[in-house]
Amino acid sequence: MSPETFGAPLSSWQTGDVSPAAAKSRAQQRVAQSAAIKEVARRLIADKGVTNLSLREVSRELGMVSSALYRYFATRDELLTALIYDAYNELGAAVERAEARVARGDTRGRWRAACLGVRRWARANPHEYSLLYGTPVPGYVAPSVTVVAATRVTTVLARILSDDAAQRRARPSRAPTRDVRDFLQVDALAPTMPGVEPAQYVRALIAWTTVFGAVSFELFGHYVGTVTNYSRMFDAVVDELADLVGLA
Amino acid sequence: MSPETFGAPLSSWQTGDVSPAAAKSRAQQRVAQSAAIKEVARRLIADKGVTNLSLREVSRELGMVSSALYRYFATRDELLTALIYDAYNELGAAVERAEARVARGDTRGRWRAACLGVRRWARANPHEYSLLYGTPVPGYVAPSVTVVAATRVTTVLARILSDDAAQRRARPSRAPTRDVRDFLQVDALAPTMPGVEPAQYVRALIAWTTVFGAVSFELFGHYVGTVTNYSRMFDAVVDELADLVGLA
DNA sequence: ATGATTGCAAGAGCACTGCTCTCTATGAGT
DNA sequence: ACTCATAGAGAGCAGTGCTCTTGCAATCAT
Repeated sequence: MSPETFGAPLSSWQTGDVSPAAAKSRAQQRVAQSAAIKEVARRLIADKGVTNLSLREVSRELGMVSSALYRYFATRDELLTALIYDAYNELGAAVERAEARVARGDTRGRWRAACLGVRRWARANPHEYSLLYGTPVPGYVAPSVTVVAATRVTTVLARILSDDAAQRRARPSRAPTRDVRDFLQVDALAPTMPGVEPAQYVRALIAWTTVFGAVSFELFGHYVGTVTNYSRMFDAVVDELADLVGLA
Repeated sequence: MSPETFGAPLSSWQTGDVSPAAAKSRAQQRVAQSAAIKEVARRLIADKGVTNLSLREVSRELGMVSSALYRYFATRDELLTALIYDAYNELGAAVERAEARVARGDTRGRWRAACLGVRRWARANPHEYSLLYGTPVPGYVAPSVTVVAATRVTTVLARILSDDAAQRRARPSRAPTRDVRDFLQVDALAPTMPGVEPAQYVRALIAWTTVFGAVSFELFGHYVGTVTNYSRMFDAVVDELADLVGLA
């Protein structure tokens, strides 16, 4: 029961209340309740990890009974999918913001900022990062909607490479030893980084993979005994990767 | 009940039986039962993933009651830890075997074989790979015993770099721009790859990270829409990494 | 050989989970 | 004002990890 039960009811503009008890249209209530559920679930995941997320606990915190939750999310996986979608967008937004702060001409600085943005977000939200880049939930096939949300980070990285290529017109690239068309979706990749030669795609792929690989290794404890200062180590890796892809 | 219940009992050397029903000492029975439990658990994980592993199902398959299982593994996590330990050793052994098949002088071939060994094992045992390199179970701190098992693969990779460095005595390495002593456990690393200059460690780290990063990305679905032929892509990546670390 | 001790498994039970079903108020649309 | 869809309540099912007690059987010491 909310406090409004006693005395004169307050309307939402007075209380700043966003709870579904405030007067709202049915549709508004529904999205508000959905958001409240996701918010609580998010916090619980942040606290105790995905595997320990229980719908019953979420419902308890919201003061409702567990069965009522199924009006909003048909299954636990559906709730998780919604959270994954949100998390991808949050990570993407964080990286975009970090990268946007650097002068356009400084492609290496932008690369550094974007990579650091990934790591920063991951360290701030380790369990949500795991949700995205850890073991996928069994039987889970990413709905296409989450797939496009997932591309926000790679889009940023691709644009940096593209801008860098545009800056210095003639790139003295090594001769391609393999035709990447044999194993990469060149038609899909090319539009995202115009100006970058397909011969460079493998290195770009390595850079992308290494950024997330390093963050995962750090978070999942695989660097224990090897690395003493993760921040400096990551900086060094990111710089070396910038060299690899040939950033200015 | 095993077949030996009827007719003349056969001893284990005749049947090749490893079931605890065969006549054995108490200690032998215990390890046999432990092994049986792990074997069933392994199969169930391979089938349905870690999160769907249930101790009760394991006990059911073994024809015993669930509480009996706790004589062997005090908790679910303890069973998982045992499985993780075994998996690390299996992966390590597989990589060692693959790498050993290549002539010692062919360091690039050995590198390729080792990396392919990782990917091959991961694809053959995706759920166990996830157990090792996916999201760690929450609250799980790797017991030191699993840590050393985990180093088997990196030991192989380090030795390849070391042997390569020994072959061509004077390496024309670029000047180190950073002192890796600031962020790497150089004292622990150096003995594992004698002859390799610390300035090369960052690249070695990238190579190691990328190999597992690429395998994880492939298995966890992050390359969907980007890569069309995973085997060829992995080959290209491995080759590029060999270039990066300067293999012959 | 006999008696004490120890180890293994069974069974019942607790607190929890995801999820389904039926039922009842209450708000929305006619 | 009367329908009617909807959000939530409540009970319940099948499953989970784990604990505790009880009985039996193999081992050990005498």
